[in-house]
Amino acid sequence: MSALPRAFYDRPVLDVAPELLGCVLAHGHTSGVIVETEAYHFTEPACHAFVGVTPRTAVLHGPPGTAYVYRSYGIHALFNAVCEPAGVAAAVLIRALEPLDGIPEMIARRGLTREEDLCSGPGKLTQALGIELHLNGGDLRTGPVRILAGEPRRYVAGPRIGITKATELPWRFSVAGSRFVSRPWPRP
DNA sequence: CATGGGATTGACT
DNA sequence: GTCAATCCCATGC
Repeated sequence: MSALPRAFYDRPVLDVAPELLGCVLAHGHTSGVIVETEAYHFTEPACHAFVGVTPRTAVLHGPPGTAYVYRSYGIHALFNAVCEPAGVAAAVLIRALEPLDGIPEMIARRGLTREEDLCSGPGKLTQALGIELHLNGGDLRTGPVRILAGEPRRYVAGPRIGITKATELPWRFSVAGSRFVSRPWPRP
């Protein structure tokens, strides 16, 4: 499997977010298939880059295909892939994985054994893969954290989770029928 | 320099 | 269903 090229990320974030479903996020000996994503764009207030360029959002304004990792609620590291050309701040939050490689290592880090619970949330998957803040800004093709090409998946879209602003935008995407998503979808 | 608010999770009523 | 944990950083004085 090969790493996604920079050009994959150098596009509108609403195109990239659903196409990341089915691709593989890898760190060290652990990896998983991406089954849930959310898009964020500087033009809407839920995006950290809405406030402009600050030390925190510098990576978001940088070149596409890099990792944006930040601490949430003082406890969890959340992982994003930076998209769109440098100067256009946007990112895809990876919200859930289907565990692939290194499952015993994930179980040890998480202290749980059910595969559905290892990576079914943005804070859970970073813990399972050992992704921490120092990986912020890394190149997703050549760095310690990589995203590898995969097969396109059928998906569903809906509102983003856990935010208080711009909640009306249907910018959450997940693989149709996956049991590894962070939150279930309402009945069709 | 002090303050306040989270792109969450897990434990508990 | 409710709620605390915990820390980076944006904002305002």
